[in-house]
Amino acid sequence: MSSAAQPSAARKAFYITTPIYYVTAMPSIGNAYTTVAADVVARWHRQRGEEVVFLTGTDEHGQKVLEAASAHETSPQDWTDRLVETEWRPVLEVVGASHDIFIRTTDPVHEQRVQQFWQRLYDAGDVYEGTYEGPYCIGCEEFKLPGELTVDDDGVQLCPIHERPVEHLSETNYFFALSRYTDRLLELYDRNLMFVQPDSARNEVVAFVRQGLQDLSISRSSFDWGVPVPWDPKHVFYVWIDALLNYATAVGLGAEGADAATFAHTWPADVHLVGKDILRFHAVIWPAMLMAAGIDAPRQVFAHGWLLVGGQKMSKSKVTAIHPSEVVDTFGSDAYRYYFLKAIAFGSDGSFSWEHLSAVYTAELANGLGNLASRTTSMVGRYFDGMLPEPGRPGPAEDVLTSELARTATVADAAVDRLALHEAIGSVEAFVGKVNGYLSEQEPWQVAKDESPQGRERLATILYTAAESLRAVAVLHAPTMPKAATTLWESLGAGDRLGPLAAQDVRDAGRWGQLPPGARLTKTAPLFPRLTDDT
RNA sequence: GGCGGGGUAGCUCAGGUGGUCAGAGCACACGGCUCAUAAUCGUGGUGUCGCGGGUUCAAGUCCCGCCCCCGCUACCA
Repeated sequence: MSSAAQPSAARKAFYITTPIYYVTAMPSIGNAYTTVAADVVARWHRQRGEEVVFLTGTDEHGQKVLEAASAHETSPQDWTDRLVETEWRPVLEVVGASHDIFIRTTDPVHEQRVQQFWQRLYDAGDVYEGTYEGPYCIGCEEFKLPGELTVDDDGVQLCPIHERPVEHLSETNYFFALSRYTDRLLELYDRNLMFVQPDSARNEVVAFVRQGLQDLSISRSSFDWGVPVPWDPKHVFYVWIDALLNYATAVGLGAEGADAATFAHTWPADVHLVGKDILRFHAVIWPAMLMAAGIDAPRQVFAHGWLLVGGQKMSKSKVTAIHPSEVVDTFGSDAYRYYFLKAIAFGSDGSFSWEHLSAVYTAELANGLGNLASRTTSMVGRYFDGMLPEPGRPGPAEDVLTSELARTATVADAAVDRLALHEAIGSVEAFVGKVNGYLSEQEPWQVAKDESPQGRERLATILYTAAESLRAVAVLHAPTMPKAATTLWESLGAGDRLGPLAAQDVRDAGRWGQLPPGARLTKTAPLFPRLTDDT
């Protein structure tokens, strides 16, 4: 996707990220949900003429990846290479992501910059050697989390897998002095109320930090699949400590020359979109790391909800995991994007079901937008040979629609700033409904029977109004449904007259009268074909 | 256990500071229309607002108690 306007060199780019996805398994609709949300926001900002940097990628280190590779009798590098190339990159295409950067944490540049970053904190005294103590299962050969242990009748703590008592072991590790940043983090949350959003997420984070922070163990020596600790190569960095840095290393943190300028132009990130399960890493540990290094914190960490299937959180380990292709193969990538972002309040958990998806698709896309485009282009074709007529003087019904459009565009743009994507998309959908209602009330097919000049002018006005409304809908829906919006744009003849859809300013979309009379409208195949009975 | 969120029409959910707040969308029913993807438009909701008390002239909306669901309560990512 090209950006609409030349960015000014002085203005910082709008920088948005998805989490980098952990490559233990295949992508699910949950991962792609985050990706798609970030993509819509990125496209929206591009259509404001802003320079945008949209990052996604994969997180490839750590014990779980090592285990997954071992389970498939291969090396972790081979495992991640294969999964990234066959699954994680392709799924971006599947859902239509327009990312600018795809980072892999096994990228040598990233690894080198991670080492440099931590060496700096080590030299500055924010990292020290200490011992990590915790319950350890001999059978698993790993430390367990206190919360995952089970307790037998005698009160003895057991490994949930081996059902045998755990031992308390200690391991020499390097620690990040996270506790030093407790107060500064609280100040950050206090100073920037929007740093963690939505409020429910913010409250959790603040409550967590208020109880005081412990230092964080940042290295592991029991396995070697990770970034080596530069001052002690027997250790590798704890995977999160390496992974979080991707957001900065990918845009030039620690670089010299041109890349350093890129960093200055891009950082801080405007928003990190995350699932709420990884909120703490992003809202606590990550800003603390940056504080230690004297780097600005990101501007916002936004936690969206989980997709629930049958009332349960969708899980990779359960059968509830659904691959994005399963949805896209039937409904298409545009419908995928529209459904998840319109039908679920962004920030809340959302229930996914095939029935709901199908209902939304049929009602809002096929019967709503698709049919509106169909009836409009059809009538322009039938009554004006496909040439958009010059409208006459607008009447009350047209005035209502005109102001409704202006309001819709304003509301949508403001909603995107709040990441209320469901509101933004919903407002456009509501406008589509108004236009359908307008056509039904104005009955152009009746007006067409009046062949007097007044009748023809009235008919021209009605159909112009519908087409011009669709022009705006195409612009406002372009970030959400780039393919369908482009098809619509071209079928309105707008491309010839107004230029590429991606270059249309969303903030100007509500201004009436942009589609010029004389534009050639063509009726195309249904934007959203009616589904046959399967699914 | 503590903290936070939630339990509202068949389904998914809105309902700051108490008084058209008993709603929206979907689904369903009936009617209109026929330009359109058998699409569209209009009309229709008698729901113990989780349960039990209380405050008030008035409570999904405040207070007390209880039941149920979910999240967080630190180093799997």
